[in-house]
Amino acid sequence: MLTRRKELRRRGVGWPWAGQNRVSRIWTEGSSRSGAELLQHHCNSLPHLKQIHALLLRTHHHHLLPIFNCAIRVLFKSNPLSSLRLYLLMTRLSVSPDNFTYPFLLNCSSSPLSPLFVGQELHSRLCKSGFRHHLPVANALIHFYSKCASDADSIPLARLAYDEMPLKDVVSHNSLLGTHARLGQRMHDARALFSGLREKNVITWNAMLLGYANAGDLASAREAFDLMPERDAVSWTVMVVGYSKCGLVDAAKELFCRMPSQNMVCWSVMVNGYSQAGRPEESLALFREMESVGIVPDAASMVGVISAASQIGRPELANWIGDYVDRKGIERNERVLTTLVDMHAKCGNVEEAFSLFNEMPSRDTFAYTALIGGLASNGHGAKVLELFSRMREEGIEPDHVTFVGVLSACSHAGLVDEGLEFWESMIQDYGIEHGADHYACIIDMLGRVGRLEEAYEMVKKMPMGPHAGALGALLAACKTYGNVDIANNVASRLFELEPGNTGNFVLLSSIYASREQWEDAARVRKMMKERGPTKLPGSSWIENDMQRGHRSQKIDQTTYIL
DNA sequence: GTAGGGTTAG
Repeated sequence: MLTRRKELRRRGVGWPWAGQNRVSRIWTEGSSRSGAELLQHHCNSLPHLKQIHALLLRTHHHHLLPIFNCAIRVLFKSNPLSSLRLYLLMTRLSVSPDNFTYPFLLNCSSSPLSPLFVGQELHSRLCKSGFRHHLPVANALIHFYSKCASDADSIPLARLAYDEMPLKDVVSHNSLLGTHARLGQRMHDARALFSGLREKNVITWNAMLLGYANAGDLASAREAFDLMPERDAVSWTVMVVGYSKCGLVDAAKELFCRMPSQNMVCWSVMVNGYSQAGRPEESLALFREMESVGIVPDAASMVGVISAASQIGRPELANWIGDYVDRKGIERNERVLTTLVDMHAKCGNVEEAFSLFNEMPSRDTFAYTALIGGLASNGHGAKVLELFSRMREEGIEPDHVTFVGVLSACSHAGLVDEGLEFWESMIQDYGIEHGADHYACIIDMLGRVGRLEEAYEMVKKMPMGPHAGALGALLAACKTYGNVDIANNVASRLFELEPGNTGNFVLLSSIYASREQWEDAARVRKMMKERGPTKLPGSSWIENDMQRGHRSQKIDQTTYIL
């Protein structure tokens, strides 16, 4: 028995699935349509291309150039290199590219997968072809040099391609400005070009915004943003991201609130921005706002939320967030899992942190460091050392942050010998320089066990100069061990560094008092009162504690659902 | 056919 397809063929229907798919429907409906037109406007995927090719062969419309053009365009979406291979085939078959072929080929050559010389070769061929001054071809050439030349060369080469054009359009201007924008370089030249343009569109303005933002010149970016005649989603996003990257999270928030419609990237930027600025309450408040308008955060925004929760340190909040990630099916990618590990460990739920850590498909430096740091802050010194060995067995390299965790674990657990070994080893075995945080840990460690002289020697050796954290730790140790001499020296440097921190004055004064040096104690208190007007709010321990209490009350209000 | 943005971890 004949299959349906064979039967249709026998009856002369021709294309066996005629009328059943988009391409053949178009073909049968539009009798006047040329094959090239069909390929150009109705072919967007490889199956389409195959169907059309077969149609053209059957109906003897098999001019090769339109088929190649279409194939190069379609294949470009899946793999730019296969488009370039097709170009080689064309040249072998002596089919010359036309003004439709070159823009696509140049686009393929702009891919990072394509070696630079391919585009350069195309450039020389198109110069001989006579299509050099077709606008889309010339514009694509600017784009190619903008993307593919080295950072140092891309602006001059793109500019050369631009200057050689006898006629330019807004796409040409935007392509060149886009080069400045991507690099955030030579914005003076970009501005001169921009000012001279008669034709500008929203993309032209956005290129200026991005260029200024990438150059770190938010004031100029904002000026342009306020001046531009119309803004689209890109304009708002560039500004919100720009402010946030520069740490100006309040300015970012102001624009974010004014955006006509907030996209997920901007939500994510804001949630993460507050978290990174050490303002977890505001990060969580935004998360609540997302929730209340029915937006489920994506993985990137969730990372900000989780990291905010880890700063707050409340176990019930951490558990709620952990459940939320499960309940909403948020992608548990490497970063989400790492941040969850960090959160649970910092909030004291070590079992959960371990269980998530072990659940990870692979554990990198970040994951190990998260768990090590979290365990260290909970005083699990022995577990940290175990974990560090496991990390080395797995061949994962520690970095400077890992060592902050390891040293602080040694400090909290009183593992002085181990701590000093790590201190030496980080330079000798891992080539990691001692940073201010490492010094602070080791000085704290020595101070806690009463090795004040050694700790003081360390302070003097700090290449980055005195550091409030390290000096503060040593001053606290001086109080524990009643060492007035070192306390005197440390405090005088600490007063210079933190003139407004009255806690340091109180500490020194109480050291004198414990040694019954009442006059000195009174002198320090007097000094503190004299400097009173400059003191920062919340600078005593009690005030700090009260502030913390007040803050957590605020959290309770804003995040009571948690 | 050719031009623009993008977030996330320790």
